[in-house]
Amino acid sequence: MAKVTIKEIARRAGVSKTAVSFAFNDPSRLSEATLQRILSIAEELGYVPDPIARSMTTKRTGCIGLLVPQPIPDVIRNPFFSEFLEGIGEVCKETGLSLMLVPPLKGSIRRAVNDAAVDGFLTLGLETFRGTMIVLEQRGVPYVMVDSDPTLGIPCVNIDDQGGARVAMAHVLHAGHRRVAILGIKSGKQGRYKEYAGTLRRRMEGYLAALSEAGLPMRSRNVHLVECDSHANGGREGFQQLWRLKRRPTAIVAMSDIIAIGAMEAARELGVRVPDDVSIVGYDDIPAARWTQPGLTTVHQPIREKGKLAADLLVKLVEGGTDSNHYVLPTNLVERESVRIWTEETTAG
Amino acid sequence: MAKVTIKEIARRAGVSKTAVSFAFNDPSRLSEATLQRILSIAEELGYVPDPIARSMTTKRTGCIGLLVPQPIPDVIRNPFFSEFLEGIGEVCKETGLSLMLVPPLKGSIRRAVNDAAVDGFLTLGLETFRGTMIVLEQRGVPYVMVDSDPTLGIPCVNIDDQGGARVAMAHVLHAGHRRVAILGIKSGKQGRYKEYAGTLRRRMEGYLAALSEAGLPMRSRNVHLVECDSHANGGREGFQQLWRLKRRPTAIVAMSDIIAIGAMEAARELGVRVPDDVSIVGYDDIPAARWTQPGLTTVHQPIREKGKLAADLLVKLVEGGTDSNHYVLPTNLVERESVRIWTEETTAG
DNA sequence: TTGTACGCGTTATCAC
DNA sequence: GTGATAACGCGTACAA
Repeated sequence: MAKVTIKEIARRAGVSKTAVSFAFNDPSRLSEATLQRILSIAEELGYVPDPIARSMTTKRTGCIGLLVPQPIPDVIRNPFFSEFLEGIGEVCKETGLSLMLVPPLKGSIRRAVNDAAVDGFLTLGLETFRGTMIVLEQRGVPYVMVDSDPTLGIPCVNIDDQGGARVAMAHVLHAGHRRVAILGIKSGKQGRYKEYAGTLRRRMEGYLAALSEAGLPMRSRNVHLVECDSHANGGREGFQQLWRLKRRPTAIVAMSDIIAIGAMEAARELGVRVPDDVSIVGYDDIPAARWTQPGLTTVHQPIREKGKLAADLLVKLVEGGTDSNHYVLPTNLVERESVRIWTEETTAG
Repeated sequence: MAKVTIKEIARRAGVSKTAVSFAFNDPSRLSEATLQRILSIAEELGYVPDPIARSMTTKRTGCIGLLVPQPIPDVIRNPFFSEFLEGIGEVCKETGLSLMLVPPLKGSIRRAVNDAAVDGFLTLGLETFRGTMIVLEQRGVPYVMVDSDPTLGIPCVNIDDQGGARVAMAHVLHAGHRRVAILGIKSGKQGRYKEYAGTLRRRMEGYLAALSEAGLPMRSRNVHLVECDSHANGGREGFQQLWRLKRRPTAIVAMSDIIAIGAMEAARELGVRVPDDVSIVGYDDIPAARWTQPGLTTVHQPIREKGKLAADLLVKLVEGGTDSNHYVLPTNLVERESVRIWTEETTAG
């Protein structure tokens, strides 16, 4: 069936397009007779206003965009992302907004941003955020950045990445571990952690601070850094790589729970017991951290709250408000059962 | 800064809007001099085409919608949904499409569908699919239904829900269990399972078929049905409710893994051992089913493939193709460690 | 109470 | 070959 437009209805009703529009958006401006005539014709023809044409004039799409740094399958494989979506979703529920997932368009964030018909953007963990900021500014819609390096004048929501990482590392060091491995998140920098930015940099700084306090230099044979993809299989591969080492770690500190969970999976497959043979600490405190056996000791961050706060902020901005504050949400260690005291005599190759 | 439009550039360059548009979309139709003049002015002003205005004429948004039956926070709490998104995401990655999550707009699916500026819809597990179909037809964009009752002429993607459910129930019955509980998914029907539709109905039919084969009528004191919300906490509550019963089940068959996982959590909290004290079977085979201890015996369904197939289908439809086939993907039982043989003598209060 | 004109980018059609 | 005109779709300020 050919698309039914406002024009067609106007023609049949013998009125102007305006009158038809009023029938739906401001009925009081029409006489009862005209109104009913228009409405019945529209009903009969099954008229549905074109959302795009409508957005043209209203300047509103009823949708906010979530700009992610990687293709959807890559980001969704980390349950962290689901929980973040849940927080945003609460705001959508309250406000009646939809949510668009906006991955780079054939590698180009610029094209993705320019093509997305949304009222504003949330950005999550963008590494190339400087270039992205220019693109977003040009695009002319408000945006809120989450898990990036805070930038003056731009509303940002972050967590205390460094503090959390420091506590996590300190926890295993206090437990006596002196051979530790860090399962990091793939950075594209091949382990050159001094070039890290954003969340990765801050977490790394936290680990290093705790290491330094314990007198363990990063450049020692007792400290390893392995970068993993942010999903369970990435963690599994990371663990396998670690277990091929001559000097295996007695404790593993992972930059995300899903990596830690993958590592635990690999450990089980290799007959390595957690925490008897190796201790593991995660980061994020996703729901699954409670389901594993042993329960995963990890750094809790308020993921849902982070998403909700960022979305609330964006909605305020979209509605014309202003807010360029930086928010830093707290983190804290959650002790479960994946870490065990390590004493010298138990240390064996 | 005021929005830079094509008109402003045309004015400054002393050409028509058409020329400016050609500069970006069909440069060969302009003389080199005109082209460069337009391009440099556009560059200088930081021009970005308005995606909405562009969609007006192209009739394309570069975005597909996923219509979900509940608010985003409710659906995302089931990891099943993430994996489904992963499958859709693969198609987005290949085709350069974005994905819009479209929940009911203040309870109205009609408004949500009419307001969403997308090239087509995927629907997931819609209960009120008859009314929704009319809305979608009127909306005039192609759509593919997933996990609904198959409807003639509409492309549908489903799994063998009934077969999977039957095998799951048969599995615990073969293991000797005679007091079983079903942890169902909240239906809005207060347990009147004969009124179920779609996925729920098919799974229920599968359970009933196996029960019937074993000579266990549903209307017996030995078979219980409890409806749960589709998240871990729903499963936890379901288990707690079951454990308040006088005649506790020796086996629990859950309609989704996340409910089963929540039940396992509740069991652990109550000191009930799985599978020694109670056996549990799930449905879906989400990644977390491998992480629990004991590993969850469950019905595997190809979630990602389902999402990918549905999205591939939709893309074909959006591009003008036709396909109103019905696809039914296979399911199979995955045995892990959450089910144990039950003999009469072990049966105690 | 109802009609006119405008905003926005693309493209079929037409003019030279 | 080069480039202008008009139409698409809706909502709304403004005019009548």
